[in-house]
Amino acid sequence: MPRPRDDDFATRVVAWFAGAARPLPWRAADLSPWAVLVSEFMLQQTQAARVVPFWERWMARWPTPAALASEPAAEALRAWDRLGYPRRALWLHAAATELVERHGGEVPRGLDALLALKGVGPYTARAVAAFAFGDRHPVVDTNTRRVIARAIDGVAVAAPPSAARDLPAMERLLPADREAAHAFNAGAMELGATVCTARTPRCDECPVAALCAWRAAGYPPHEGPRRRTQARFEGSDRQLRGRVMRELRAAHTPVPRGELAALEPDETRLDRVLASLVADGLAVGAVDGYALPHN
DNA sequence: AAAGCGGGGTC
DNA sequence: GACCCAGCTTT
Repeated sequence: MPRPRDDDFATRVVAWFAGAARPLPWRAADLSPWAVLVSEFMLQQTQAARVVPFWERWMARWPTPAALASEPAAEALRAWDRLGYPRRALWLHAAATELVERHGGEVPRGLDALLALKGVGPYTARAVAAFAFGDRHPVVDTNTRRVIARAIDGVAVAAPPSAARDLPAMERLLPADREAAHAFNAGAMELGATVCTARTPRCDECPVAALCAWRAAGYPPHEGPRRRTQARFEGSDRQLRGRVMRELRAAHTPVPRGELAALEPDETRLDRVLASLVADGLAVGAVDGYALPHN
C-alpha cells in the first residue's frame, strides 16, 4: 500500500501533467500499439524533440508492422537516417518481422512477449504495456530515476539504472488506479524532462517542490564516484562508423572499399570499423564492396 | 558490473 | 569543452 505522502506526490504530479504535458505526437489518443512501440525505440537515448519528425515520417510510411516487414532492412536504416544508434532500426525491423510471423502482425500485450523482442528491454517493454495498452506497470526512464532520486531519496544524482531497485521504487509511488498510474508514469518522466532537469532544475515551477527531499535538505551536492565519463566522440570509431553508414545509406549499389578509404587514412582502423559494422549486421561485405543489409 | 554504441542539444 | 539524452545487448 502506498503511504499517504506517496499518494500526495502522485496526485500532484498527475495534476501538473494534465496542464503541462508537451503535445508530443505519440501521446495522441487512440494510437496503435505499433505507433507507441516505434516511438519508444526512437526515444532510447534520444531527446524527444529530435524524435518527432522521424516518428512522423516513419508512421506515414509504415503504419503497421507488416508494412515495415515487407521492405528490406536497408530501407529502415535509410529512414532512420542520422537519428543515431542505427542498430535500433535493425532491431525494429526485426521486431516487425517477428510480430508478423509470430503475433499475427500485432504488438503483443504481455510483458514477457514484449521483452522477448530484440531491442526491447525493461524500460521499453513497460512503456509499451503502460502507454499503448493502459496496463498498470512501473515505467522508469532516466528522467523518472532522477525525479525519484531527488524528491524521494534526497540525493542529487540517481544511482546507475537497476531494474531490481528502480521498479520497486516506482511501484511504491504508483497509484492503484489504472488511468492514474498511466498519468503518473508519463507525468514523472515529463517532470524530469522539463522541470527536474539534470543540469539546472526549475524548482520554482515544480509541483512537488514542497515535498522534495533534496530541496528540504538544501540541495546537497552529489557525493561519491562520478558517472563514468563518456569516451571522446571526435575521432572515435563510433564517429567513423557513423560516417561509413552515411555513405552506405546514400548508395544503392555496393560501395568499394577504396571509396570508403577516403573517410579514414588509417586502413587498420577502417577495416576494424567495417568488420564491426558487418558483425553488427549493419553492413554486408561483398566482392565489389559494402552495402546495407537486405534482410 | 562494465563496455560499446550516434549524434545532436545544452550549458 | 564536458555532460546529457523516454536504453539496449554483449562480455
